[in-house]
Amino acid sequence: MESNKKIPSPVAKRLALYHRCVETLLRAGKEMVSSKELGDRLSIKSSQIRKDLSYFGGFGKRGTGYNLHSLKDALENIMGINRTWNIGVVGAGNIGTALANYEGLLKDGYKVVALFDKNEKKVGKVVGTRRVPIYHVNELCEKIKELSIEIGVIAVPAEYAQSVADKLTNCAEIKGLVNFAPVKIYTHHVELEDVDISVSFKSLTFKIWGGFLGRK
Amino acid sequence: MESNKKIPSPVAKRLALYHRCVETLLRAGKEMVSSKELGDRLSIKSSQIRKDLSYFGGFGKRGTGYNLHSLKDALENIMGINRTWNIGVVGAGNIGTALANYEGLLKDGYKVVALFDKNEKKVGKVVGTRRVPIYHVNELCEKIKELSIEIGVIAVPAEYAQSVADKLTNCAEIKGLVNFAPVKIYTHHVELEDVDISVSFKSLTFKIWGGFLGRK
DNA sequence: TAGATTGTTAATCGATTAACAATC
DNA sequence: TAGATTGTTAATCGATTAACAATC
Repeated sequence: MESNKKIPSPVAKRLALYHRCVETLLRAGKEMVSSKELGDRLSIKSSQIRKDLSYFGGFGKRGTGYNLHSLKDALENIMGINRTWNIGVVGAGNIGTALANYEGLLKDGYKVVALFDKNEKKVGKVVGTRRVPIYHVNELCEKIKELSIEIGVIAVPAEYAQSVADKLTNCAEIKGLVNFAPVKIYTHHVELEDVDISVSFKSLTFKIWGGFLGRK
Repeated sequence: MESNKKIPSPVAKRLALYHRCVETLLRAGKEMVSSKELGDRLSIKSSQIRKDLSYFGGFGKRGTGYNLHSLKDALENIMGINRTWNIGVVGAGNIGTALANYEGLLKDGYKVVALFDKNEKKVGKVVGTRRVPIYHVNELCEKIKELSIEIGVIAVPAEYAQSVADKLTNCAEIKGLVNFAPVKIYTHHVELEDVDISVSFKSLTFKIWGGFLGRK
């Protein structure tokens, strides 16, 4: 256990991958896993997995590997997914409504409990089979408090994204933001994660294209 | 110009950020930009920007900076967005239909021209204002050829994602995949980019949570 | 015990940053 | 010319990997 050391930033994303793989192995009825097997499945070196886990404690047993149940628990404690997080999504467009319906998030305890929009025609409606209500952005802080929302999602066009971020971080309960708008967001006192779909497509065509005409 | 050197992998994503910022500055009526200003806007060191660009050529002018028009052109050549890419999305669920409607992609030349699904009730319908048709997955390779699709998107549940990836890469025209399913995908001969929404949420709560109960 | 696999140290690798000569 | 800013080299920083003693 070397939990006094600084944790490299790529570790956070890898922990989520480990957790997902552990769940798959548990569902397959397995009891134990070695860093070697986990690594083979995820195309990650076994020494990297052992090092990543060692930042948070010694979860394994020499000679036999990691118990899947206790590893799952440990990872959930580390990432804060041993609980429910209530989410408010600003922007009831394509992406916002897709998130409200998305099973993948709910399964991990991320629960979209409200959408917000400035379009009066959308306000008052509900979205999807989970019937998530759409509120007016004017009610943002009020509803965030009422519904115990701690995570805000920005799903509005780029030009409104920064002002939505400012409004969200103004509500005392908000602890983090996930930004889907294709623009750089500045925040204070609040964690931020970007999901940049168009950047992913551009990265892909960069790799396909070979970097430059005339290069390989 | 040091285009014979290996390009660090984080460069691809940063180029997309530079491009976006250059477009914003052009829209604001500017003519030139320095690496310093670009860096300040994106929270990236100016020396990093100069180094990133230098892999592909000398686009700047000492003393004055970079001409926005020619920098934009250069970046579009590098990333292959000086053209249209036709996209086929497998999975006409929440995420698939959101992508078919997403303006942000179309604006950069990524055009969703077909959705594919195995659900007979969805096949034959069209989606959104752009009226993107839904075809049966049985017709995958046929339509990919017919519609000049070069990029496949995986927007199906995790358990089907690998088999969809295999089917897509079996079609000769496919050059790259974007995977939205929360699972690791294995490919041959084809570029792959993951957009992992639930991993982003877990990274966020990891940061909020502080890494571990009892840690800070 | 013998075999397997962890946790951790030290070595390596790769990416970022600072510094500065070149030059507009 | 003097001032500004590039392109590039060399130094630094941080993350990954190999190696191995500890131990189940």
